[in-house]
Amino acid sequence: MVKQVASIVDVAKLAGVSIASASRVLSGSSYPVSEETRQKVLKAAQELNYVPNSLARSLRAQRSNLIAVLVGDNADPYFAEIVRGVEDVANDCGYLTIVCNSDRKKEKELNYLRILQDYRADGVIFAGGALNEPGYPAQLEKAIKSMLDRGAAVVTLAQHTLQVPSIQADNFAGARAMTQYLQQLGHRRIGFVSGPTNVTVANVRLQGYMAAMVEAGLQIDPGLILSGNFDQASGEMAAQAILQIPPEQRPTAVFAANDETAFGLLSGLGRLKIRVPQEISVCGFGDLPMAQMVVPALTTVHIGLRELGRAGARKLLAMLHREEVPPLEVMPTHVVPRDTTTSPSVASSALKMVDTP
Amino acid sequence: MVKQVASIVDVAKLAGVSIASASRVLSGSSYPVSEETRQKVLKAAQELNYVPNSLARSLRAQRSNLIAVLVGDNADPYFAEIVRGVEDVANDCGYLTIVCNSDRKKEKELNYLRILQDYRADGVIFAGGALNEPGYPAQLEKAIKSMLDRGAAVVTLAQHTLQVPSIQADNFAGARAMTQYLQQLGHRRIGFVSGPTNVTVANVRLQGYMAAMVEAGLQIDPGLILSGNFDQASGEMAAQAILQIPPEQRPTAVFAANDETAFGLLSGLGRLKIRVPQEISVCGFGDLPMAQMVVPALTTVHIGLRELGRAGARKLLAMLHREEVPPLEVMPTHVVPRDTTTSPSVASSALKMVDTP
DNA sequence: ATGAAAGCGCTAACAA
DNA sequence: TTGTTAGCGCTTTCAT
Repeated sequence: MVKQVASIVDVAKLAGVSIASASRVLSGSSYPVSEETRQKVLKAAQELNYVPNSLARSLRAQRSNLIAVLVGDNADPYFAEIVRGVEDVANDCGYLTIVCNSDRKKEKELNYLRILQDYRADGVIFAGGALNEPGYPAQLEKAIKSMLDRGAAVVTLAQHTLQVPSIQADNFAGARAMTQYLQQLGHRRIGFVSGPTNVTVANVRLQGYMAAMVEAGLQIDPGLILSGNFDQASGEMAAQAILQIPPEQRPTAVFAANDETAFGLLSGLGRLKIRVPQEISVCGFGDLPMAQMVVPALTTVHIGLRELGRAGARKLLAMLHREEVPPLEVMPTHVVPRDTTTSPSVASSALKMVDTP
Repeated sequence: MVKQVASIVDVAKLAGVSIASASRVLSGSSYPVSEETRQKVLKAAQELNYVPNSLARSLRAQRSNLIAVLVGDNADPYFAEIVRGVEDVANDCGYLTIVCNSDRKKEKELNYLRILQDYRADGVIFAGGALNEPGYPAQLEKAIKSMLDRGAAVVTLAQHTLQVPSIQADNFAGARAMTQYLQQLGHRRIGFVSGPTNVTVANVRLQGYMAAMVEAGLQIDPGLILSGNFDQASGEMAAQAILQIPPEQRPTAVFAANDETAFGLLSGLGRLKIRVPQEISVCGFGDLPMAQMVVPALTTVHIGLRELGRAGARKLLAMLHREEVPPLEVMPTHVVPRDTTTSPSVASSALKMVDTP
């Protein structure tokens, strides 16, 4: 049996006051109300178990207090952390968080944007980068334009085709710093397992690696740049590929463009009986929670993913409050040395001596 | 500059028809409308870039097409998978998914429930079990009652104090099967690292383990039941504890109440230079995605978490459609043998022979 | 087949 | 300080 919920009219009636007075009390308006009236209203509301109808309030106020976070897949730990950060801030500020999985498919993303427009979502956070499908930038631009026209706010947490305020991890500096860390450990032949070529952050990380190599006066060996796909499988394949390289040309360290690839590298090398870090050092990028759980614990570049989500949400809310926000903010990243990296082994060092006498 | 969005009134005006006709076309009503009128409306809507206002529609329809999934922490891979499953089904059926992190705090959970009531959420899915705080059952019961009164649907995905339809993984059978699997491998001294005592599923898993031990005619050695907390740290501590046990009484296999604890066990044992599975077998419960990524890959009990989320959402939607649903459904679980388990080593076997001549 | 109008629950402008 | 009322955008009787 469905019982009707009490509305503000019922409360006003029971309290013996006007609807307006009831509203003024119940909505927390600053409009003056006599203490007596206030008490009567509160008592009636309590008695009727009154709950305000946010739908009606939103319709009236032209703002929904709903924000959305658009991710490739919320079960991917990278996005999971961001979503958590967003939700934290949203919850604190009285917003509800809608999670939207696009699977990096244009259709799903655009469909969600349409629905969010229908619901008058106050803001949208793009956690991932731009998609690489034909017609994407233009269609997205159009969808976003109508949201902005409506007064909604949009923020991205990665490089994007969208010209909206953004906050991003410093992928370039992070990759460069990690490469330098490996160099300081004594590595010269440093491999890199790239990410998908159509994902911008993957390319930026590759650039950081290359910059550090060039700066250290080391030649970039195309044979040491393996193509990956940001997933574990591509890490395993990279491990196989490394085994194919003649021992004297083999890298003494491999830097994966993200943690998942590094995990694949770890399991692939383990299967091939190549010990990490004794025979080869491995590192990743991202510092997912499980990076410290695997054995040996993964050396990686730390991104404060949860903090990125929080900062993104804060930025969005600031925009909703019509505050000025910088168009681009960069979050620092840093190397976290753990157990998968060490100085190159004696054998390798000996070889290295031969290489660079 | 904020531009106003076209409403149905604008569309009707431009099309030169009544609001009612416009609504009938735009809302996909089955009410008959002449083809000519239909085209005029469609054209006008197109021209004005009309998007329906779901808030208004929901207010009118008394249903929001919003569902919520209540989790401890969406960044916990266990919950992340469930949320993904829920979102999949919700999205397919035209619902939006709100993610609510409770951190297993009564206050946060109840607060969310209140807000969800405000928004007239059509349904709520409790992904985790009941919380263990004073007054929780009664307060929750009250909050849920008013949701149900309103016609909302509620489903739980774990054992709960709430008397609402539920769908759950078969934790007992899974734990029993895993224990039997270890026994078949030849293990006799099987340890168990428990979960938090106030979490029901943790206890159920322990029961499954104990049942299998008893059924196999093996005595339950309280010294082999280590207390854990469902987190990695407790797994590491359990590893320490195991080392304290005199070698001849030490378990040849350890079954952790969940995967995270098993990961902790793995890293703890690794640090103590105890090889897995050669010296000790380890297994977990849950089959998180990373269970197959760690080296060696974790033997564990598989729960279709994403499928659990999907099934939960389907059940919720069925209830919203006023269909009859079974009060309790059980999802099968099964053992996934991987690389952390093997037959007890010769040394241990020899000892075992001494134990049971 | 079409249109006028009531009303979902709320807030704010205006009147008293 | 309080009350009356218009209207947010939509759907759905109820007339026509």
